[in-house]
Amino acid sequence: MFDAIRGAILDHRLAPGTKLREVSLAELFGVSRAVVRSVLARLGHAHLVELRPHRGAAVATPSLEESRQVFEARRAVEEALVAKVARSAEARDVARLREWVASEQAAYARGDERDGVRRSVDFHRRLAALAGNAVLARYLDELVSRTPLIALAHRGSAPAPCGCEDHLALVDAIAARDESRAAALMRAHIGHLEAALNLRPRTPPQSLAEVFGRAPAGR
Amino acid sequence: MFDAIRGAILDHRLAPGTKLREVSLAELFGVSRAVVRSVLARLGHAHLVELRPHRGAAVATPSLEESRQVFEARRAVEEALVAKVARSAEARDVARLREWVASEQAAYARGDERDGVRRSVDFHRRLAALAGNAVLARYLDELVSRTPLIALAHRGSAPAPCGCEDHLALVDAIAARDESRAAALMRAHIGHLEAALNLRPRTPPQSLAEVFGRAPAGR
DNA sequence: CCAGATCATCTTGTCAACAATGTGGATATG
DNA sequence: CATATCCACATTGTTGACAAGATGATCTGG
Repeated sequence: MFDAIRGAILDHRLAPGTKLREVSLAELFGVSRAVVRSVLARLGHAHLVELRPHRGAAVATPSLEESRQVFEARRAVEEALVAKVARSAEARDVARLREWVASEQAAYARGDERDGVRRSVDFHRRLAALAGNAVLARYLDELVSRTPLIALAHRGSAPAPCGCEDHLALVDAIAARDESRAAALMRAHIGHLEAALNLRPRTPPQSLAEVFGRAPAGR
Repeated sequence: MFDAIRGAILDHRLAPGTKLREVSLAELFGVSRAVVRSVLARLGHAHLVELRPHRGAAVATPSLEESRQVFEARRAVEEALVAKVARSAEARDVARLREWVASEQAAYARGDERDGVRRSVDFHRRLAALAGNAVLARYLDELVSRTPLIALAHRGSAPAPCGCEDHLALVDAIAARDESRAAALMRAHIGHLEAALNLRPRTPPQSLAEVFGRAPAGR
């Protein structure tokens, strides 16, 4: 059930802000409200739903500031992870990573963008797994899980797929055991992701005059 | 109630491995089992208690590998945090940090080690708060919360207080806006913490022969 | 005397009902 | 006519009891 709701949010089948009423979910999944409550608590802790006391649960709508902080956290975590992988990865691991990037490219090449994006995200997870640090890997998992929600809430126009070229370059740096280059590439890659999401304020101090297209004195 | 149990674990009043039975806690705090269950779930997510299905909750006993991963994660997170603080901190913030370190030193000087350790930990939290990234700050909070448990489970001999000199040097680097020096100092500082905990395997493949002081053929 | 299986007991997981709180609409009033 | 208040409804938070699973002792057989 947790995975079902999580998947629905990640696949953009549940829009941000959608209220998640306990009774509806309970009868929908054929379970009691208690377990629904438990699942919602877990989703809340993963920041996929927002829980406000006495006011129910809703699919999270990450603010711009929050989104930027998530990307900044990704930079910190993934730089450390990729550096460690570059330090310790074996040839077989590198080969598997390369295969995976190829499968990404294949997915995009045949036009299956959904599968491509999923594989691109999984690339980051696999990289994290190779680092052999469960703590950082879990943080990364949480952060990448929040990313689709951010994309939906603040995307400009493009669907923003993970650039495969970046991934390929990363694998090359890892294969060359070039720790610092790998970290720099990762930093750049996450910068690309963030830029592709058009994460600038959508007109942040969005004045009312601008919205209604008239001067404040007008009336 | 969450804070009560959390505090008890952090203050070493609840030893690792202690079983936390739901009914006991329920009648102890005068609440229902449902809320106990919710609290335990939260503690489990914070990795302060270990939750095994149908087998109850117990105060977590972090393994050596896990402990090392926590410190590695702290390096990644805190380096990023301190670098950002060095980039953006204002003079007033730096002054307050300096005051805080002074209060640490005062606590140690008057022999109040418990208060000193608490203030030392809080130094890291305050630093995190100054960085202005709620995501990373929360990760840091989780990581430092796990540290006392690690200390209790694997400490060598010393109680391992946070070295105030390290903190002072960090503040100096921040004041000088020297991002890379601050990061390096932080890395070193966490290294000191880890070393002080004597986190090497306590004799990890601890052979039985070693334990009983006789050769395996002996009998 | 020891090993394995059985059963009582305890603990956790789940459920349905009760109480408390927030929400929206209808009503009264300046 | 706009605003503030009150009330009914809906939703969440909490409680107690029931069912499923695990733990440990007892009992039987070798």
